[in-house]
Amino acid sequence: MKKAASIYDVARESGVSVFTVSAVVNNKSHVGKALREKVEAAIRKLNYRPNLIARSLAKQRTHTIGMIVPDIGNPFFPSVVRGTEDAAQRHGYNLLLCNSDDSLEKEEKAIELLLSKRVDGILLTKAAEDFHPSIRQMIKQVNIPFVLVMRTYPKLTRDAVITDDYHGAYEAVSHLARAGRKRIALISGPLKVSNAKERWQGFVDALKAEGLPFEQDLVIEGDYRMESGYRAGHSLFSRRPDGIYVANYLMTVGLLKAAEEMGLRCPEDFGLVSFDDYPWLGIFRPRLTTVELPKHQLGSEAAELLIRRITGDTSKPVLIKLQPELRIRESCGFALHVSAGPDEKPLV
Amino acid sequence: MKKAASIYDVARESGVSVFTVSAVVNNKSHVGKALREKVEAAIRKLNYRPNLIARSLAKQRTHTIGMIVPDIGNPFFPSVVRGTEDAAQRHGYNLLLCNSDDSLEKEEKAIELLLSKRVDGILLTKAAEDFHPSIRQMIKQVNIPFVLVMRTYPKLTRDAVITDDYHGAYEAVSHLARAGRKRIALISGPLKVSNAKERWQGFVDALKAEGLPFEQDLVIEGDYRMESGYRAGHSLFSRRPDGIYVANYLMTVGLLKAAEEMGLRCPEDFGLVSFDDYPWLGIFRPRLTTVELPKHQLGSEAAELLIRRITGDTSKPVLIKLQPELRIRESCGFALHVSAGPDEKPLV
DNA sequence: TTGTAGGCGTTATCAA
DNA sequence: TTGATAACGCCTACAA
Repeated sequence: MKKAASIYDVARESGVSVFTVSAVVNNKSHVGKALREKVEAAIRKLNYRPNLIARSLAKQRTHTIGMIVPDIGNPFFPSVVRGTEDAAQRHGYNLLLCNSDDSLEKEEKAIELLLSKRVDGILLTKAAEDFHPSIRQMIKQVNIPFVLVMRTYPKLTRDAVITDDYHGAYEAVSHLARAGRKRIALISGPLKVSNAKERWQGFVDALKAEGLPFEQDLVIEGDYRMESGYRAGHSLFSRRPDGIYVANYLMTVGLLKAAEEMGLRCPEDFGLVSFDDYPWLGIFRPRLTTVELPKHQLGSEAAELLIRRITGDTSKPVLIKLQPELRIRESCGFALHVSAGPDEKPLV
Repeated sequence: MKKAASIYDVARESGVSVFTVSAVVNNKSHVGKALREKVEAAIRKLNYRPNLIARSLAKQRTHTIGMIVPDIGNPFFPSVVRGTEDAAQRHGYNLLLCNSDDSLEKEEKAIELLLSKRVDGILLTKAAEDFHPSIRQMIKQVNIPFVLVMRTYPKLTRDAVITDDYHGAYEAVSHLARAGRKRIALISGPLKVSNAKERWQGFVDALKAEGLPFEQDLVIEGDYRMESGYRAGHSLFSRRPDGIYVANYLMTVGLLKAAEEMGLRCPEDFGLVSFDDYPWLGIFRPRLTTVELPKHQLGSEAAELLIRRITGDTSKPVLIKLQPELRIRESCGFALHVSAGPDEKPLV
C-alpha cells in the first residue's frame, strides 16, 4: 500500500500548480472552469483528501477544541458533552475529551497536552484547587480562549457558562420547607468548588427565609461522588433530619443506599430534593423531586461562546447563567399534581 | 503577545543546533551533559513546549485515536468512553469523540473527518447500515487500524471487542422462565445491528430450551432509544405478556413509563429483565433484574487492542468477547437472596 | 556527540 | 487567473 496522495500528486496529475489545487480544494472563486474540472478529476482519480494536520500547521488553526470534565462517567456530563459536540460539529470543530477526576494534577497535565496539540480553545470544568503559577503563566502566554463550564474560577477571570445554582438550591430548600420539613440537612459538593458554594449559600439563605434553624452538623461536605453520599448518609441519619437537600445525583444514589441500610424510607422518614434530573427519575420510586439543570444547553452554549472567541470576538467576558427548574415529584412527602401541568416536559 | 517559542528559538538561545534541542526534548541518550543543561535552561527560560502538530506532521503519527459512538448521551456509552480514555491516556494517546446517532450519514462524515485529521486509529460502534463503497475503499486505502466496539460488522472483518450478548440474553430469558413467566416478550434493538441480532437469538433459543412458545407478536423491534421502548410498551401490553426482556436500559425506561400509563405494575403484572446495569438500579423500585455489561472494560480493552495495532502488532484479527453477568433483583416477582452473595459488587 | 539540510503537506506571499 | 517559493515547527538521514 502506497501512501495517501498529496496536493503535489494532484498537481502533477492535473498538470497545474499546487496553488491551483489548493484553490479548488478550498473552493476559492478565482479558478478557471477548465482547470477546476481537470483538478477535480485528478482529485477523484487519486482519491485525494487534504491532510488536516498539515493544514493546521500552516494555518495555525486546528479546528479542534479541548474539553476537560471531571468524569464523563458521572451521568451529569454526557449530556453536556453531547451539547458541545453538537455545537462544535455545526461549526466544523472536533472535540478532544479529557477526564480530570477533579484532580489538579490530571487537569494540569491535560491542559498542557491540549496546548501542545494546539487546540483552538478549551472548555474547562475546573477542579477545586488553584492552578500552579507555571500553568497559569502558560495559559496566559499561549493566549487561546478558555470558557469555564459549570464552575467559575475567579483567578482566571474569563467567560463562563453556568447554571444558577444559588437559585436552584434556594428553590429546593424552600420546597422542602413548604412540605413541612423542619430540620433540613445538606449534602454538599466540595466547598472549594464554586457551584458547591453557591448551592450552599442558597441552602443557607432559604433556611433563613423560611425561619428554619441552620444546624451545622446537618451539613456534610461530599465530593459529588456516590460514595461520599453514602458515607454522608450514614453519619447524617443518626441526627434525624426530616428533610435533605443533596447537591447532585450521584450523592443522592449513595444517600439512598445508606438510608436503605438503616431502614429509613423516603419520603416517610425524610424528604429529599436532589439536584440534576434524569428521565428515569420520574419512573422509579421514590419519585425524586429534583432541580433540573439544562445540561445539553450548558454544553452547547459554552461551545458557541468558545467558538465565537476563537473566531475573533473580543467583546468583554460574559457570564452566562442558565436557569434551573424545580421538578416536583413525590420525595418530599406529597405529590403535587401541578407537576403534571403544561410545564412538565414529556418523558419521551 | 508574541508567538510561542519554537525549537529554533531554543537552539539560538542555547547556542546549539535544532538537532540537539530535539534530542534533549525527546531525551535521547546521546547528548552531552553540558549541552543538555544549557538546552534545558533555554527551554525553561523561553517556556518552550514542542508543537505536537508539527511533530505529527513530521512523524506521521498523531497519538490521537478517533472514537465514534451512537450517542454519548445514552448512559451506556459514558463508561465505555471513560474506559478507553483511561487506557488511551496510559499510552499517551488522546481521544477525539464523535456521535453518529446511529446514522450512516453522520458516521461516514465522522470517519472522513477523522481520517483527514490523521488519527492513528479508530474505535467504532457501527451504525446499522452498510458503508457506501467509497468509504469502504477509503478505509482500505488509508489502512489505519479500526476496532469495532460492542457491535461487529462482517463486511469489514477486523478486530472487535464485544460482550457475549447471546449468552446474556439467554440468561435473562431463562431467569424469566424460572420465575414462572410463560408468555415472554422481547423488546429488541434494531435487528440490523449485530448485538441486537445476538440478543434476539439468545431470546429465541432460551425460549425453546425452556419449552416456551415463541410468539411473533410478542417481539417488537425498537431502536435502543427511550421513545421506542415507550411505544413498544403501549403496543405490547395489550397482548398481556407476563414477562418481558428488554434489550437495553433506555428502552426499559420508556417501557416502564408506558406500563405506568396503562396502570400496570412490575413485577405484579409483568416480570422484567433489562440489559445493562447501573448503580442506581439496586436502589430505586422496582429493583430491576439486569444483565450487567462490563462497560469500562469494554472501552479499555478496545483501546488497548487498537493501540497494539497502531504500534505494529500484525497478528491475526481477534474477537474479544466479554462476559455479562446476571444481577438478580426483584423485577421478576421474587427476591432471590443469592444476589446478596459474594458475587455482588458493593454499590459504592 | 553534534550539525546540516531536506522532508512532512498545506497555506500564503509575491510575481508573472 | 496562475505559478514559484517561502513559511509552519519538527524529525532525521547523512555528514562531520
